[in-house]
Amino acid sequence: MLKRDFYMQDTLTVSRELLGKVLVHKTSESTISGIIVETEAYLGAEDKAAHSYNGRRTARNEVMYGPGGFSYVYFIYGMYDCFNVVTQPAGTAQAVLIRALEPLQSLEAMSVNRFSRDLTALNKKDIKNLTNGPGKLCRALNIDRSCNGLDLCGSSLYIEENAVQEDFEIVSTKRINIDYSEEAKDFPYRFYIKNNLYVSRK
DNA sequence: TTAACGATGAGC
DNA sequence: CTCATCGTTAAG
Repeated sequence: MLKRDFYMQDTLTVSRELLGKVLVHKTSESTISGIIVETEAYLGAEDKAAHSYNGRRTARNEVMYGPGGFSYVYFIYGMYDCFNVVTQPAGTAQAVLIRALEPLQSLEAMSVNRFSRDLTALNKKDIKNLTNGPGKLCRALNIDRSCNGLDLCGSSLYIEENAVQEDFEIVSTKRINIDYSEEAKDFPYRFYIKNNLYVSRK
């Protein structure tokens, strides 16, 4: 389990360092996990794409103002949850959106959570589709708003090193679906593992 | 109170 | 490309 210090670092550093690590959610039925393959940084007060832009502080984004290493889960488009990792010391409202995972553990549970179907009923394309997007991975790992504010350094939701991590290259691009955010829309704050099959888009 | 709007995904 | 779907937000 990654410790508090990790999350206190610069948010762009955390965004890159999270790639290759493993997001784990232990539920009453199973331990579901995946390798983080795509992230986006949201840099708070100075970043027009961030929920905390210009010091905006509401009940929804309150956890962003707390210390790093806590979970920020919000509801979007009337149907989906998105999972973020809060970074930096209390008072600095920054976070990293986890955009895609490579399924690792309990694929069976992911299949049921995403498609209400047995794993044996899924083809190769369905498997690739399990966790290749922020809303999808939350469904697959059973992460919703009840997970908002959890301490990633001491709960059933946490991030750990990958025991068998291979080398990879990191690609950075502009972030997805933030065209409304003027000058911030082209900031290169999206990071993903080059050539990984589970990245949300090319 | 209320209306406009998404850090998305699925289906053509 | 279109649109389903509803909590959150900021304005009134």
